[in-house]
Amino acid sequence: MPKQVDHTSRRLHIARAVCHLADERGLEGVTLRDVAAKAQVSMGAVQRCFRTKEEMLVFALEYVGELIMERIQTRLVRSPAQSAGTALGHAATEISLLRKEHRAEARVWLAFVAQAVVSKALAKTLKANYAALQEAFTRLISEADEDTHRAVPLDPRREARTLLALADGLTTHVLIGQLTPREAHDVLHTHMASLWD
Amino acid sequence: MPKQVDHTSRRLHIARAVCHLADERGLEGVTLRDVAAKAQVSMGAVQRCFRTKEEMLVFALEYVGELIMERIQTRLVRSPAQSAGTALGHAATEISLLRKEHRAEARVWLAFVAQAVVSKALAKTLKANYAALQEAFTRLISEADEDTHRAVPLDPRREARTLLALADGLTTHVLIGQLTPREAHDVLHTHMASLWD
DNA sequence: CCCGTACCGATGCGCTCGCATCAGAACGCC
DNA sequence: GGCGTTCTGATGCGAGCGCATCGGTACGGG
Repeated sequence: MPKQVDHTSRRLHIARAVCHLADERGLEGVTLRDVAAKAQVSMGAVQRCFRTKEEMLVFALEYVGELIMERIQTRLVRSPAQSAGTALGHAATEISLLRKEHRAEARVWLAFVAQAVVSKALAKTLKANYAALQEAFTRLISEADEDTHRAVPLDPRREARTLLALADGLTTHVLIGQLTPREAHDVLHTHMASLWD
Repeated sequence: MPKQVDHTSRRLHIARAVCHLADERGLEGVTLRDVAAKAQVSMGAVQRCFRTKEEMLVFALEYVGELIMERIQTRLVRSPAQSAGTALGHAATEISLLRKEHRAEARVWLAFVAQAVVSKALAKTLKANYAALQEAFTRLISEADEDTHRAVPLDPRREARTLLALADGLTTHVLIGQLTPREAHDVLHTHMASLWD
């Protein structure tokens, strides 16, 4: 066996470069040459890792998706000390990106969402991520609602959809500068409070 | 004076072609040549109407923005027979595009939103539209809340932000197929009900 | 009637894109 | 240590892009 290269780590390395570029100039501004330059590898290396540009983009989307999902799932793990509702609030807040160090990921995410509308390959990955997120939210809301004994219980699925859509919409509005992160947080907090407090 | 041409109507005609293409293939797939072909005019005509491609895109965004805003504003006009809350519900539903004949506009809108994150010219127009919408929502919510005498009145601005973000998020989720229009409507209806019914 | 001006459509230019190609370097195995 | 396989980076290619240009055309005023 001759020279061997760790393709997996290189693909990740390139995916990160893709995200940096997508953040700076949008998805349209991502070219193979620029990706190679940003990742400090030759164009040939990029081409060997991904047969086509779209394959590269899909991989990058999956990468960013995993990053974000992981971050949210961390918040969703209900620590003994906190209620399910609190965990949900944290998770939703995480989505609405109060922290600016995660703003870049969200910009990339938004770019991919827009692209997914016209690209089947991207749409598939995107939907899978959203479905998983909705599932997790549904479970936690159901859990939180059992703690609260109320006359008419919530419909967990519907509330999960609401929360997810709201968080997503807030994210978008923060990204384009229509809302400040603080305002988004305020909206989210009030919404959560209307459910349980 | 020699031959004269109605530039305004031609610009609108071209803007419609831009929207059709953006709907079909995304914003990236919009080229001057294709726009000219779709609009059934020569490339030269397009170039005379718009000095650069970006100028054309900005104009198209404004056009689509006006279309959508007009449609929503129509719903927001409170007819004597209906409560302010009902009007709001209709308007929000309109945003969440139950009707598939307006799906195309929303796709174009989403494409522009994603692009606006990296383009200042687009962002300016976009924010102006959102601000106007939020203003209208705020006013109507305030109105609706005065009708309902409750102990703790709502914060109209915050509720407007909530409603707008929720409607926007739902729109996105419908567009990528994560939700059906029916589910989106259900979510929106329940949210409105939690405010006033 | 005809001249000047504003429109028209076609073509060309320079550039960048994604992708293919290829000679040479690097490395594990016999 | 030679060999074969795998990796490497540079270069080429055809296509498509935005934009500039230009001769021809149609039309209104003098």
